[in-house]
Amino acid sequence: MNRKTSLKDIAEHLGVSTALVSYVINHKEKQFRVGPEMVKKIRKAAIEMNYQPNLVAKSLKSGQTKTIGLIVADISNPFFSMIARLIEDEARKQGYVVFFGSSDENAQKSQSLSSVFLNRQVDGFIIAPAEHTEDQILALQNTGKPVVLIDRYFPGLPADIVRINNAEIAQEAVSHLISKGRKNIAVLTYKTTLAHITDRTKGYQQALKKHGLKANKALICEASYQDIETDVERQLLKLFNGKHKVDAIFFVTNSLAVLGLKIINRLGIKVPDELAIVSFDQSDAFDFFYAPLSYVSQCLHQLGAEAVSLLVKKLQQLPYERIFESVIVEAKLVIRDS
Amino acid sequence: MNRKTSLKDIAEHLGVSTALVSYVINHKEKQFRVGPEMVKKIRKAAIEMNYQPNLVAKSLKSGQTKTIGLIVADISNPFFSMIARLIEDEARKQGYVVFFGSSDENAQKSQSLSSVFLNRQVDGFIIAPAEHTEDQILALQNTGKPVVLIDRYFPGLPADIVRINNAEIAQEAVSHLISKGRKNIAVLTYKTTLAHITDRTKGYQQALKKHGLKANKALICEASYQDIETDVERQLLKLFNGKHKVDAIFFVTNSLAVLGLKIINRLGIKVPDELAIVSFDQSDAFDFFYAPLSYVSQCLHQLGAEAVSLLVKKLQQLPYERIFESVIVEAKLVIRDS
DNA sequence: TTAAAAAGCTTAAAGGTTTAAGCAAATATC
DNA sequence: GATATTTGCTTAAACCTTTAAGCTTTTTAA
Repeated sequence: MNRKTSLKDIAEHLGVSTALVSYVINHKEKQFRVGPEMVKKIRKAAIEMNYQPNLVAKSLKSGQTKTIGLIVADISNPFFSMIARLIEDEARKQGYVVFFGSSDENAQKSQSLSSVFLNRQVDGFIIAPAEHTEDQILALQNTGKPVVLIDRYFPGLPADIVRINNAEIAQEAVSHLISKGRKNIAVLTYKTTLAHITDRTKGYQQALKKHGLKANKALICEASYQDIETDVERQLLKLFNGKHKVDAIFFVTNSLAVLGLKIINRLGIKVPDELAIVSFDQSDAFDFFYAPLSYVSQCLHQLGAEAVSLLVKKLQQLPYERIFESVIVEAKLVIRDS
Repeated sequence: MNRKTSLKDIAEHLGVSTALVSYVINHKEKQFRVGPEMVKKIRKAAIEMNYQPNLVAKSLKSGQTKTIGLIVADISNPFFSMIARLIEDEARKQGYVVFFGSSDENAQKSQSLSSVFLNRQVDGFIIAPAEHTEDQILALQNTGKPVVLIDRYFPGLPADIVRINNAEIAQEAVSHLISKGRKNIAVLTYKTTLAHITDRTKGYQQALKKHGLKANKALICEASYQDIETDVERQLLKLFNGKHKVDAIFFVTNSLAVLGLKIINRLGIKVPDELAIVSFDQSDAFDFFYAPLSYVSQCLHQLGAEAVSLLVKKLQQLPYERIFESVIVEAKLVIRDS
């Protein structure tokens, strides 16, 4: 109920200076030559008075808040909530605490989150950036605070990046479908300029090319983030009613696959007989789909841990010198029935 | 790259006192009689020098961090990540920012999170408490910081609580199964003392009693949080190999239902013909289960928003007087094929 | 014309912490 | 026994804000 006890309270209680108490609390009694019985007295009082350091004051003094700002598209999306969890754990191991924010794929919200976190003096950022936020990232970098991009990135923007090998694994996934004899392979992707997605689409195209298949524009289906549900439905209906008989689909994300499979289920299309499917990531949902789907497995654990490690490394190297690193985590193709 | 500009920088740049700058920045020029042309000068300089307030310093001075500590069992669990998202949004609307932490149903981790958040001077807490953390909650309350329990609660502990009507809705759910002619209804629940769960189990028992069915201990299956996967499997196998032919199961949570359904699928048990099922909450996964399941629908949006509202209300009423409120959000039973 | 009021600004302390610098007393050195 | 060193502590400033109190100068009121 009463005010928390401060260093000053302990100092007054013992009739000593706050400096002395601070030295002891921070285990610097050796360095600053505090007498052994004084150390004991202060330790005892600190425990008796239940002293807890005020990290806000500490932060103000040190200029370090031991805080990381994490911005993702949507924390309620399982992909990001899992990443968030792993980042939380890893960050706490390193003595950091995390502020979360969801940008909803919206550059303005993203900007607002950046400002809030900046004003709150976070030490660094981990960001899965939304579309058209290159300048925000650049502005953050220019504050001198380390920024690590996770999952997503901008090809033209030098930055610290932790991501998977999108194009390569997409190509591998589609090549798998081709090797199973599929000829009319569609891709369901986002209408976006974000490189992690366009790379996957490119991987799809490269696979077709490599195996001498013609890339048919009609087989590239794009859904916008905003109207994702209606878009996925419309695109798939168009696909199945088109003249080319589609015999495989590559979903570039988990969310697209879940939505897509619902439609496919409704239409009564048989998987994998009539339609082979490869998706990204695991989902509880896929376990109940009647056929075990093949999927691209990203090691989220590694992504999260690497992001924190890289950020902490940069924090320790401050002030920072515009030397950026990319960590590419290898994704794997898990082949099942489709 | 350079240090952020402070009030002092602006003051020195204009040759005025920091007080004056502070007044203008905080729109208190009327109250403190700052001359109109001075206001303009300061505004201009603030923009030119890109002044951003240091919220850490502000917090130290005001004793308020405009920060909420959220502790849940696991932020990667869709139930909690959805709640987290809603709390994030609502909190930001009210000018607060959220620290997240996952307790993993572990009292010690929960304690550690509380301390960290306390030291970081959060203004208040929203907690879905783990088992055996009554004393932690009490200790937090005794710091004078408002604590709102969400989803979970302790019957003997006076507290601010936002939760659903667990017992009633569970009773309704099981009554539904009975009304469909089911006689041997099992419940899959957690081995826990947490009231939100035991209430659901009690609701199950009350429903049986109300309709004159005998409560059979063998039909109450408990899984521990730690070994949840193996426990669910073992319990269900025991259930289906028992002498009583089970014709319905009530899953008290989403996670239990997902795990349970996998087993049921594997065993080839027909739902709803051989086995009727009612679960808690929606899940993408359920959409791919061949039969549309009936479920208890909690309005997470309301839970999250009410929790933040209640907390903010308490924050505005500080210092606080040990008058606690319970907000009971009505859950609904959504009846589908099972 | 003088006193009172208002306007426009500054000073300084406070919030809790860290830490360089300084000072006095005790101990070591020869 | 005088000097140098070590020991053990204090002082005070700094981090960035906010804000009560105070001080001039100008304006108003009589």
